[in-house]
Amino acid sequence: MKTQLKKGTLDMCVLAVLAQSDSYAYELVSTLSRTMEISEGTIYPLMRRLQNESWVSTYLVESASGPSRKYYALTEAGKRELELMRREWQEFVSEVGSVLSRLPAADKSGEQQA
Amino acid sequence: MKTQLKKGTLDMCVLAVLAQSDSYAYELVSTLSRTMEISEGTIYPLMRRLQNESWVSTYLVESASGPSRKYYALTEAGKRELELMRREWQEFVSEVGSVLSRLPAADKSGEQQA
DNA sequence: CTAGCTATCTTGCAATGCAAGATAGTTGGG
DNA sequence: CCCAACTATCTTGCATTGCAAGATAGCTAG
Repeated sequence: MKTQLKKGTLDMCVLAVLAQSDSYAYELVSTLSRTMEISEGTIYPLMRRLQNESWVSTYLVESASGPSRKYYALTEAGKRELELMRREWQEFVSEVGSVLSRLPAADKSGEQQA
Repeated sequence: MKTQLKKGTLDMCVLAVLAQSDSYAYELVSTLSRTMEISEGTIYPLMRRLQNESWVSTYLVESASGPSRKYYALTEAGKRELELMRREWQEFVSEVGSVLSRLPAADKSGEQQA
């Protein structure tokens, strides 16, 4: 349903989680799932993109409970990008909010502006 | 740049503008352009979608300064949808905010999880 | 008649989220 | 031993949507 809303924000969300601590794709999904919906089919292509942009680096860690985990770590460029995305996101939310705020529509008697 | 962020919000923005007063596509673009970026290639397919969903109805009005304008008016279903979208948007913004807010990375002392 | 503004619409492309499924290692039950 | 279930990776193909570019058309001014 809200699929479209997520477009462009998931990168930022993943970077934000990685800003706290390194993680691997499978764990990222379960971490983010505590707050928002995200599925595995989404995360792997996404992580590849982040890596292509050099916003994350990777290293393998063996696991005793399954296959090796590919950990992702935020790079310096990734930190800068995260801050940029945050700014853009807040700006965008504010823009949308300002469009929405003109919808009170409750009462048009005292309206100003076109 | 922020193209992806707009996905799914433009419908809502258009409905919000129409909640104030009827308008036509060309005018909607210029109205919304005061606040956010949107282009004509976006608006026409979008308006068709809104119409297919029966969230707007249309009527033609001749213009002395060019071709006839196709005005769009919010339907009752459209008003309900707008409120729904608003709720979902606010919920989503809050979710993203809560993921972002954990990025201070300040302190991991109280962490649990595997 | 050409240029430019209003106004409509279409085509084709890029980006991205996701369902579905393939592949593997590990563990526990029958 | 074998099978199910959980961890963990990744790929394929599809749907949605925003946008650049361009086509069409009415009107006005030079």
